[in-house]
Amino acid sequence: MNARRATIADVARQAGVAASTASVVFSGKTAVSDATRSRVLAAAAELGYSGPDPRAASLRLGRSGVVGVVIGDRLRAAFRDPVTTIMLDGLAEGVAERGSGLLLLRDDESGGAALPAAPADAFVLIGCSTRLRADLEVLQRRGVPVVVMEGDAGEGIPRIRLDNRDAQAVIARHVRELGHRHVVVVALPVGGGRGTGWFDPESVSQIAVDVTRERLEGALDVFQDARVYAAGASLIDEGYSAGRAILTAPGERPTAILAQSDVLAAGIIRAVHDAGLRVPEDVSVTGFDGVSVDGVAPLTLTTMVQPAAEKGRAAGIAVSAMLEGVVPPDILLTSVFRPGNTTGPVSASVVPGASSGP
Amino acid sequence: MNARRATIADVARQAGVAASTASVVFSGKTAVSDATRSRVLAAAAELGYSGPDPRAASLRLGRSGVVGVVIGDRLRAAFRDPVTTIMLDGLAEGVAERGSGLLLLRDDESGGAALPAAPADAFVLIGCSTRLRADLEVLQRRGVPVVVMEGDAGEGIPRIRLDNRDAQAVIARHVRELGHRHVVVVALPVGGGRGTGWFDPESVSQIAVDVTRERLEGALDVFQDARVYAAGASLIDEGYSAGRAILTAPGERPTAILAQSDVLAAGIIRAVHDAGLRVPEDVSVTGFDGVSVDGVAPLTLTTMVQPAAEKGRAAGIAVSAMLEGVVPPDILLTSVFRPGNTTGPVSASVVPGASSGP
DNA sequence: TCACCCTACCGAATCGATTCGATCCTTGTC
DNA sequence: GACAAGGATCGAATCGATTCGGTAGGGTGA
Repeated sequence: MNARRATIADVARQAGVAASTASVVFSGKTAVSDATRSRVLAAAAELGYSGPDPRAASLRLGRSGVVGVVIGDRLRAAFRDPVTTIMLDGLAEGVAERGSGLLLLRDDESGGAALPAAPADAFVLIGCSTRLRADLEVLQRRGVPVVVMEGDAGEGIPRIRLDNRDAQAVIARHVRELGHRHVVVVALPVGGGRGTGWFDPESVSQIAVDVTRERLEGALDVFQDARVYAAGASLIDEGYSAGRAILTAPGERPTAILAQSDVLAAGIIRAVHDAGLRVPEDVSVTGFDGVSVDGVAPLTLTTMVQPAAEKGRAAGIAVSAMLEGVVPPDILLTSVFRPGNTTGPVSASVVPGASSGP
Repeated sequence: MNARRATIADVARQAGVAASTASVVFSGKTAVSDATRSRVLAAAAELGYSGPDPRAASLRLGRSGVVGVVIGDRLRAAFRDPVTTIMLDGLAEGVAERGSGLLLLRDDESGGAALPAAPADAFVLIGCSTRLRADLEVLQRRGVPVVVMEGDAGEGIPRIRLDNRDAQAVIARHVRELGHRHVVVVALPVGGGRGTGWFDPESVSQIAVDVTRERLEGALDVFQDARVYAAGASLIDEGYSAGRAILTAPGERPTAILAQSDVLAAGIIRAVHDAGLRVPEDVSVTGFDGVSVDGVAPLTLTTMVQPAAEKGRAAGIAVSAMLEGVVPPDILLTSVFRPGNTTGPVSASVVPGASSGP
């Protein structure tokens, strides 16, 4: 319709005042006489002007009211992951206090907008891939607040963390107390180009993905000789294939499988059932996260409940604080053990050396 | 550290070139000699300059590479709703082609950033509350592309819609063919200040929430005398309370309950079980959406599968088109019937007049 | 009546980058 | 050797709003 949007200068001209005066009418930063105010508003209405252009305002003000959230490789995967969505939910709540919106960004090589090119006042990273490091340095030099959840982004970047190692050790001890000795850990992706499959526990310290490494360490603290199988992603299907691979592997069948996420556990349980075995009588299964996953019912998963929403909220509050110039401390959140009925005592019928397959 | 971020002017000065030349080095819009390029890049490195400020660039260019997504009252609820997350997922994919990010905005009274103040090039609305209308008018005047999913935002705003009415009629007919005559519809929120509870089917046409109204119309097309119970939200717990209320209500117990979402259906099924009844022998239950919900297994919900991801992708493509100046047509997506085992023929044992409750 | 103060408003500078027409210099050709 | 062509670089204007120092004018108190 209009060739050009009306600007505040147009409004000011129409109202017969200076642009600065018109600006003040909208921002309310200074007193304006009622007469002038109504004249400006009338002019604005007439020209179809409706508040300042956010782009221009953000250039001048130096802030845009946007907090960037960097999510793993693909948003797809993140949205599918219940823990992430709950966390996002908390984060939205945390930043909402400042009236900020959330800008979803993906951390992929393929040149999706690079971090420093995103019009955000602050960033929250979920995990922290190494290819972000360069961008982070830039942001830090610019003085842009950044906090990282579940990852180490380097010196000076506040972290929101979970007691992954301790929590995994808690649930492992629960399993140990039930008498289990032969356990397999199904780990989240280990990164570093290593794909799906059996993983050498000796290499644990080389895992770059903090969550995976820490939980694995916790499990190994309790079961030094546990075997480890790395999944390709936190998906039910990945848990299912891991479960099949574990149950059909030669050698002694484990009496318990510790999954690093509830979603993986759900897949594993299905694999156990498909192999003609029972949970928990033949195989005990534990999860991690404490989210509801389809495919577990009517069983209740024995798991560690992590405060996902709390985590998001904490991150939101942390960036808010940083925007106010306050340096927030690192935050460590703790998980709570939730007993279910997917774990039970070792059955007497388990004969060492027996192997079961389809 | 630095009191002030380096600007392109600083870099240009350091390199001994004009700002315009330095700009071109970064944007690559014009040819630059290798010597100059490397001089500029060296200067940039030295000063810690890392690409143009997105805010300034977006002012000058008139676009920010951001698409705003307006989600219902609370992000919380939206994230919990699997349909929304899947849709968001598709939307992310749709806009990613342009390299745009997604800015999550909430549509709440409480003065979270108003739409026109958000630095986005285009907007996707999910549903369309009446209080958005004013903002929309502003955006349209500004020539900002807007598309709406599942809602009517007025003249000239492309819509991405679902065949809600037909789809609900399809599943209702399925139930009818199984012999059911006494059915209750559990509806999504009806809005307009009317809360949870029995809803007068006469008032259907007054329901402002399109999804709710259309699906309800579809059900009433088949079951003219169905009773309607409005839920407070698409949550398992809401479905559960609705189920309890329905089963304990005086009068004839329904032989089938048609829920307007899978999540509600899951809650209803639990309520049926808790009342000591069986699904589908005593009560048939249907859903809508075709997403996986916890608490249904080992049953498989009879439902209509809607192409949620497709819906999001279509919206993304539509805004992209509008940004290119093309006016996209309205898009109508269709749902597919998926039979499960939560519906079955009316049991002979159901005696008219019998009521069951705890 | 005069000095003073406060309110309301104005002008100009600024935020940082981009773009386009103009200029300068190099190279090629006759 | 002179002129044309073309590539590289520069200057200045522009995007739209905000802010701050300054000023005019009206009101108050002595």
